[in-house]
Amino acid sequence: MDVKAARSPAMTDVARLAGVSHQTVSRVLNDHPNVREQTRLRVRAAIAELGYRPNRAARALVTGRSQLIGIVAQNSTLYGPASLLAAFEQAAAEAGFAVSVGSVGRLDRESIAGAVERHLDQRVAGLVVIAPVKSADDALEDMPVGVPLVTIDGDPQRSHTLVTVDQAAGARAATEHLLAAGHRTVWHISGPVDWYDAAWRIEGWRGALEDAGAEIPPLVTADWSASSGYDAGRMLARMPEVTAVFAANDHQALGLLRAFSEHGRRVPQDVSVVGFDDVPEAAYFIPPLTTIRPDFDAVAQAGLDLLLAQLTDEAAPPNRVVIAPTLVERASVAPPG
Amino acid sequence: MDVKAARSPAMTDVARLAGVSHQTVSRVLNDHPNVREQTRLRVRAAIAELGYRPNRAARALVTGRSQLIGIVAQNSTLYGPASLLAAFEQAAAEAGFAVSVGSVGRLDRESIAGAVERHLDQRVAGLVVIAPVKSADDALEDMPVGVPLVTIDGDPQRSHTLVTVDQAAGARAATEHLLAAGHRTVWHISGPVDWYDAAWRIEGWRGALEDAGAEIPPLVTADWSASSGYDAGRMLARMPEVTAVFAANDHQALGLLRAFSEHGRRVPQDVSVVGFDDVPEAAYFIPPLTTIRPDFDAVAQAGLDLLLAQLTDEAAPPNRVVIAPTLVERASVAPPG
DNA sequence: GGCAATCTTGTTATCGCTAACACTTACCGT
DNA sequence: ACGGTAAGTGTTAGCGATAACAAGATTGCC
Repeated sequence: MDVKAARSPAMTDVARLAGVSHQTVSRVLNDHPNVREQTRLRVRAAIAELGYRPNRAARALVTGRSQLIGIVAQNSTLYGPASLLAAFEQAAAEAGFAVSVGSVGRLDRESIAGAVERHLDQRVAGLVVIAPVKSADDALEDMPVGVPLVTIDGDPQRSHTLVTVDQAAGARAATEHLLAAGHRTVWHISGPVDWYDAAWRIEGWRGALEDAGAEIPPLVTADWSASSGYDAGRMLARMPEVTAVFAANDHQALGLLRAFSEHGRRVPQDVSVVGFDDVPEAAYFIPPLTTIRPDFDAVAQAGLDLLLAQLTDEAAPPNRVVIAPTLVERASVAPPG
Repeated sequence: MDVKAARSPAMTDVARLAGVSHQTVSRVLNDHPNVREQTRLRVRAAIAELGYRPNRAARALVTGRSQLIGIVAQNSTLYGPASLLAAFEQAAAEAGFAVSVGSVGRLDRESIAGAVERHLDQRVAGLVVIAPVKSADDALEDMPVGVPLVTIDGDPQRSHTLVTVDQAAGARAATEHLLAAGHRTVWHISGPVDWYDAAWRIEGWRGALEDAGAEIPPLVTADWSASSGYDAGRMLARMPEVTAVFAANDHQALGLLRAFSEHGRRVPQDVSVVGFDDVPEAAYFIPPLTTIRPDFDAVAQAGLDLLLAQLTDEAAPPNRVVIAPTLVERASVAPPG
């Protein structure tokens, strides 16, 4: 109907309609205290009537800051990282922030640096980096970011604000659960050791074994995939002394179950398995998988809160939050033999 | 070192250093033809020396357009949607676009409309909506978007530019594969019927059955989860006449396998199963799952290309691209009996 | 060699908003 | 009644880029 719907209304249009200056409109928009209630209502009405929406670019230009949060993450369909990303988007959206995602193919220095710079280009208000390997942390270390930064699953040694899942505690819980079922020791299939996640899970596993005075079997390293879990499983399946295995994630555990099944080793009668992540499918593995569930939503929320705190209060100190995972018992663990 | 690293350099700073006007700098940045080579080099050098990076907000303000592409998708850890999203981010980043993700909790009209509006607020240059249900399409239909729009897995009846996986062809391939193995008919566990994906897979399945003159068993509907696949499986497992099942996705198929396993029905000896999606774990199910693989990267690339075409050429006609999936044979299909 | 056409560059206005300041009115205490 | 403070509003000046136009430099052609 409107012939000249060409340009969307600007603040001055609202101002004219409401009979005030554009600055007053701006004040209403930004909830400034010193506006008479009546004026406020008039402006609000005009905004509604015109369907006015502030131009973020203009605001960003003048304030030098946007309502955009950048996330840097590895481009991956692995459940853990993908969930984290989804949870973060959700949390940020609820807080009224738009989210710009920069996925990187690899987590090396240049990729991370590039993704961060692309975000900086866009004048993001803050940055979340899922940085589970050293190279990612390194890239951030000597980079003048200039905006609030939160890393997820990074290295606690670093200076930046950080949220992590307590990987070691989760691994410890998994290991102790297997020990408590009566197993003499627990084997571990780890993730790539340059991942902090993997390193801490190893540490937790080893710590639990040491505390229990159990023998520490050689570490079996793999990547995070089902395929690598399967390969590891084929080896383990041939060793009768292996009665309990803690896999660094559920994908691996799936591969493991398949390998055991092929070799006629029954889970949990012959060998017990615990995973990590609690993928939605874990309850439908054969058998249902006992696993460790990190609370990705909590991680994301904590990360966002920390970021927002830095946004509001420049002087907010670097901070860290550790989220404890929980053990989910299903049917893949039983006493040995 | 730099005491006043406070403000990042602007175009005028570059201009001053290069001894030209800021407009010339702008021309260099935008690859305008009429700039002397020597000047161009001088400006480039100044840019490099200062580490200058253009302010996107300022550009967006004056041009009314950003280098930002918005994606609207359901917040989900399901493999299909998540892969699509990841693939799209990847493709867009490679094309030099930033990606703003607006995940929505549900795919109803308001959620979609809200997410679209939030993106519009930010002056995205274009919009990609993963709109696999009618309500999503509806929301877009009567919404003056005003920017190029591409829908993924939407309804071909609609007027907007569209990229889809050829769900029906995939379903047909799955069904025919089972028929070719000698099964008299094929049962189907579908996704929620309000999803186009689900509807077309049903159509493909039914079409293949009709063409083969096979009896059409009642449709078993489920959601996309392993859990619902398991529930459906428990029912099917009790029916000896069921020898072949096509599940609408691999998650369901996993639940199905578990149910069959519990009831002592061996796959593939007693019953054959085909899934859809080819999740990375499918090869490690028990048994390895024969499934249909949609090429998510191709979908994302096509979507982006279509969007870019609209961006460059206002008059580009609405277009559609259909990506054909392929059958991946593994070990979950065998002749009956 | 002279004039038009073209290339190269600079000047000015403008996008839509917020910050800073100025101004008016109302209310306070003495 | 009067200066002083605070509340409410308007005016002006940018933020950092592009667009439109203007103007000087160079080229081409007869």
